Amino acid sequence: MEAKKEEIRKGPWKAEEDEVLINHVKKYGPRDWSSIRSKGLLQRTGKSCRLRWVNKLRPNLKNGCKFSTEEERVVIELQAQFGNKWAKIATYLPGRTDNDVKNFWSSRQKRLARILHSAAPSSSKSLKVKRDILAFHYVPSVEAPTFSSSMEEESSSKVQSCSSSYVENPEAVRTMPLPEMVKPDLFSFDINHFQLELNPTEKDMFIESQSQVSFPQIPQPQSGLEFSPESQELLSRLQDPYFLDMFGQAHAPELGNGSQLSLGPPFYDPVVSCTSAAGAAAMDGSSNHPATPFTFFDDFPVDVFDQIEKLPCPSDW
DNA sequence: AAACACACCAACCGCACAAAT
DNA sequence: AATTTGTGCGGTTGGTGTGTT
Repeated sequence: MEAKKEEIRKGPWKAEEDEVLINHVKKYGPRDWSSIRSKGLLQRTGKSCRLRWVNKLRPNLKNGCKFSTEEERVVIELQAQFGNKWAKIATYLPGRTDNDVKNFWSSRQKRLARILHSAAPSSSKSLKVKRDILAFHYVPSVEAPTFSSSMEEESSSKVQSCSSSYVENPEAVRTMPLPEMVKPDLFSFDINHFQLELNPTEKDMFIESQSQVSFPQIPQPQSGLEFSPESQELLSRLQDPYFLDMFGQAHAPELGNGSQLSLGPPFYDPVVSCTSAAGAAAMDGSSNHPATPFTFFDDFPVDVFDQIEKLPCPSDW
């Protein structure tokens, strides 16, 4: 038995192995994965065969194709709705696998975490990061939806039924019903709402810069060129007076114990909590954490960070 | 040019669940 | 009813390419 175990092949797949696997599926359909090994066709576990088929060999996969803006939007929306149910989310995105979605989300989370880490008040480069955070604003260079007519239809009828409205009608994605909490209302902001531990000098510099040069403005959204719902939510959070407390121990006596910061709706609302990343995590039983500087950015949409634009350097102010 | 950091992706692992025995 | 087997899912890891310093 030990000897047989050693025969199991792992690692990258060879073209010949793919060919064998494809032939097997042609003959028997995408099932009986274990028989592939038992028949001696491949030295791979059934599990490995299935994974290879599902993630790489299945027809109509969008391999090597970056997530479009619309796809990102759908993932963000559905992750908020379903939590880390990647397989379920993937059914809304023909050509994408659960692994694709998972990887996309993971990369996004890492990026946000890194940005957040850099933004820690104690960081020596915090001024720059603070400015980056403060400076994020709308840039009308949103990637056009890349749904194309050649985008093959998913072979799975399940996917067909669930996703057709998103795939065949990108507008349907754009107009997906949004969570109640998304009430974009912020397209201007006030430095006094950002107490990111700017010292007086930094703050003065900032205020001065605002008066002297045009600080990146957040214009009114134009039709067809809008922040994602998550971005809009973020923007609305930035007007929340409690937002700034995330970044320091600024007082908010009405919150009581400062160690258990609350963000106010929609963050703590038990009903809507399941529509946020934190809520999703709570659904999974992985956490039920209060919002902290290390969780706050979890919900940040991808386009916010993609669209951060640096402020001019102080010498240009 | 080299070193490093980061992003992306493929694949594995462990667990859960359902069907088969 | 208990056990085994097959399948699916989510989390994680390691490799590779690319950008930055």
